[in-house]
Amino acid sequence: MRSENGPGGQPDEGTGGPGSGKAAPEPERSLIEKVRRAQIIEAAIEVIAERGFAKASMAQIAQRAGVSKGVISYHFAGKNELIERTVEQVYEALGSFVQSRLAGQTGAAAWLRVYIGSIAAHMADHRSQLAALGEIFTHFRTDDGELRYGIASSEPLYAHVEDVFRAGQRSGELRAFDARVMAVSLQAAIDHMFAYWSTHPEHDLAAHARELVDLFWHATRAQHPDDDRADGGPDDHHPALS
Amino acid sequence: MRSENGPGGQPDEGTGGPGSGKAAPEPERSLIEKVRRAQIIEAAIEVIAERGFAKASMAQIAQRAGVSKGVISYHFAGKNELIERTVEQVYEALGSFVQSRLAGQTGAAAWLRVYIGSIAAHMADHRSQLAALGEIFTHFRTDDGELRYGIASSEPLYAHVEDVFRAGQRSGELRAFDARVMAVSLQAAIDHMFAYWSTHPEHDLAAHARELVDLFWHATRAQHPDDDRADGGPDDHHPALS
DNA sequence: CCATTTTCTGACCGCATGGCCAGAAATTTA
DNA sequence: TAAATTTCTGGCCATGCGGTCAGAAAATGG
Repeated sequence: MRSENGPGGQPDEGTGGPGSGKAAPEPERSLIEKVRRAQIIEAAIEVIAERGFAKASMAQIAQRAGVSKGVISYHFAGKNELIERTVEQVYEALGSFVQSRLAGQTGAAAWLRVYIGSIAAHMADHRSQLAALGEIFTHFRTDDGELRYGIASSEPLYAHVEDVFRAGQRSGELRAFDARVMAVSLQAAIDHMFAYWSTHPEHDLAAHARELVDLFWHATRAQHPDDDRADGGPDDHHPALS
Repeated sequence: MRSENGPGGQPDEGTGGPGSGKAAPEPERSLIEKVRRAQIIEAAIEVIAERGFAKASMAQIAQRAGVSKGVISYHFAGKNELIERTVEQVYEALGSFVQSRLAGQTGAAAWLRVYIGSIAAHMADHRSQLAALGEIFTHFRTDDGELRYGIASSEPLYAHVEDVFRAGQRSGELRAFDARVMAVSLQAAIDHMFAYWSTHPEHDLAAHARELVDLFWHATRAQHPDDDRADGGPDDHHPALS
């Protein structure tokens, strides 16, 4: 089934989530190969972000990249591989950034503040990547019709956030609540923060992120009737947005 | 530009949100007309929910409805009108249900409980409608490429929820926070509750909804250090989900 | 400098889409 | 019943899609 000429990609990469494979064999690539792949992925991000997934055809992406359509087929096994490599690249960049910011932080309060803040900070500098990711997650489907990156592929993320909440509950820092629902709702609030920002570019993303920290801190912290400002609450102001 | 035979619809309906038009002139329709339109809309909901917006072609919808493709073109001005009528129908059913449940409720605590609970209850009984709405909101675009029902069309909803929060703040029932961010986050949490439920059908939707009430009650209520269980908090249990 | 390999082009293929329409069928009206 | 109108069918069209291909162009290397 593979193209007979051209390097293509590794077509059968499996079913894991976006960053699921550190087991990628990474075949050697010539210089041109690496440059072209990066160039095409960048073009794909721009076109998807600007025109939406459905309108982001191979022809559009090729035109944006300044090459002919066949080049994409030459350097990638097909559109599916192009999209998957694009997701991997964006997702890994975000993940490693957040992880580096999170390193060394202890306690649920600090974790909340740094987690939300660093995601917002990184995405504020990568708007196209953000928009493209959103389009891909909601539109890209496998051959059998299921969303390629659906809720199911967020499972590792949910599980991790859930663990953080559970640890906070065990330590007494957080109240009793359903950690899975809280994790899903936190991701939801972050997602929609970006969606709202995308259509209201003048909206203050950093301030929104701080409000979100505040929201989830109030929602999760254990009750300390008196010292509600002495227990390391992550934030302390309520600026009026917009 | 209009079809020369057949009733079609009213093509130039404007740009308002889903339920924006109570000014719909509702032209007289024959019995067959009404039956066919309902039948086709129902088929559209099923196909979109099951196969996704992109795969929901006129041919697919016609086949599901048990009629030939041309019938849709005869009764609707085009695919766009079919989708818009579908959204209106689903959205208005939900809206009137929630509004009836909300009537007579006073206080932010009761409002939160009834608002979240009634949306969840109604949607639990209309899974296909819910899935179809989600697909349409994220995929359906106007001719110029913009999402037909984007964040912008949720503005009236956001504004209303915002008002409820502001009233609660003025009455002293709720703490100081950014009402817009809270409104966006509440809608986000509700949206994702359904998304999560869609891919985890065994998930307990009602319990999730109760957790959400709890979450936003803790996030928004004013601090009453001692009587945090005596001030009419909407919910009082933390069942472990899943 | 020429042979070999890598890279690229632009035309082409089969397919699915939304919309269109001539005419058939069914229903209503006179 | 006969004419008029409404409703329906199924095939057709132009368009755009992802993917393929023969051969041109460029890079490589002996």
